[in-house]
Amino acid sequence: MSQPPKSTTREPLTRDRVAETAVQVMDAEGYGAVTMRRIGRELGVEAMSLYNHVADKDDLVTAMIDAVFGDFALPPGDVGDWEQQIRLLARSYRAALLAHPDVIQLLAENTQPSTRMESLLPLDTALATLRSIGLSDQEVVTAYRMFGGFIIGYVMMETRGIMSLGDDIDVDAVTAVIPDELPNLKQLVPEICAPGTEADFDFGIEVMIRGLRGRVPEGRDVG
Amino acid sequence: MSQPPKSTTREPLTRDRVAETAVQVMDAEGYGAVTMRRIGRELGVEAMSLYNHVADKDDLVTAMIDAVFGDFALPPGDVGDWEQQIRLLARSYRAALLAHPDVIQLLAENTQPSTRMESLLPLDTALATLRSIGLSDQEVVTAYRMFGGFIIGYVMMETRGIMSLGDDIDVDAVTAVIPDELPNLKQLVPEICAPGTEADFDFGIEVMIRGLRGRVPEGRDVG
DNA sequence: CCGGTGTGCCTTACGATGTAAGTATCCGGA
DNA sequence: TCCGGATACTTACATCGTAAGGCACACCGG
Repeated sequence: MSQPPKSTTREPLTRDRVAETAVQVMDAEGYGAVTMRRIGRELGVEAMSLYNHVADKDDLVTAMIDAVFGDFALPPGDVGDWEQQIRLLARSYRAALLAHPDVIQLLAENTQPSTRMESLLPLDTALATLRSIGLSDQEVVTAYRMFGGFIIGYVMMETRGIMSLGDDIDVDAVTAVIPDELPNLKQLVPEICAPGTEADFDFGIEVMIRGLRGRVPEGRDVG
Repeated sequence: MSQPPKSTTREPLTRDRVAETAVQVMDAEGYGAVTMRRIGRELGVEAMSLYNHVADKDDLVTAMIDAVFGDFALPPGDVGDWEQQIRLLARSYRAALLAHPDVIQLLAENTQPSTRMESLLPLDTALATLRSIGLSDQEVVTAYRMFGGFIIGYVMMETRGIMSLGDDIDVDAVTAVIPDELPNLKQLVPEICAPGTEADFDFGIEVMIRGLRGRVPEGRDVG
């Protein structure tokens, strides 16, 4: 920006550029294609050069998670009441995860959570919204776990073939392979295999909002 | 049982035995320790011998998932009403996942879902219970996704360090590393890092049951 | 101008991994 | 007795993450 790089030298590597490239490769060919050599090649650089910007592969994964949550589309803070804010936050969260289907794998594999501002901002915003309802600290966390758990698990089912077996799945073939001893599952295969819908997701969020709504005035204990 | 193996020959390999051994190694040392050579060594066999019983590593993962859900403690079918059945099923599901913390990683990585009877029985039971309420097929699946998503996501947060950063974490150290721009998160670190509780989990389940309860007599549309 | 200094990239190399291919061994039925 | 099919073993290879060390160029005080 302030100082354009010399025209002959290539754009310098940065941690962010490495992470973004890795995310692109993951989105295009799956997390299995994300190797140090591959990311290096994508950047016109040898694999070992990446280690000047990430400590090791686990750190790369952390950086990738940061990159994904970095472009989390945070809804504007001034829209409607807390219910509407939760709705928008939840949808943004799901959208961010769906935009990079394999990010769930990163979250499952990565041990050291991020501490970067941008990456944690959505979490902080969610906590702020929940606090604005008037819940106790303990209740805020309980509610966060409820919403957060649902969202991450819903998307996981959505993207990992537990439901939504892709777009072009032969439902009859799946049905045929289900043992006869499981009649309920066998009969519901068409619905179960159908991709997740906004309405399905919203129904869950709505149920949870209702659960919180009932809790606000009365102030009963959590357990 | 009916035919004890010849005393001199070792117990024969089977897919189940391979999978169970792999799960044991995973529970003891994490999924990262689950390699073909390691599982072979554990069974007194070379790595390549495993390929007589599993197609490849992805198939091993599938078998491991089967093994985990195989000892799912299905609650007896005759206890109480549907609400109580859902409660028990949900707790069993969480317990099964918590008993093998890294199984989430398997689910996140594995592409081809299982079709084995024992492994799918809990799912079929859950669907049967939801049907018994009187929901439509579509609503049954919506409800299943809600509960299933919540459970799997809750346990994922529980086991993957997003909350519950282990037992011996220094809360002050974590707090110190959170940027000041995230006051809500910073203040709630103690609660967020605390391990998930039965009560927290049950609260979510209870909210969802209530959401379903309100739905039963009225029969409004899902969207 | 000049030589030191450090940062960023490259080269080489190693052990571990998943697994393809071929071989040996055992066991039950003809 | 012989044979065919499982089952296990051996060998080998491409690929992975990454440790160790070298090189080149930008920068800076003299």
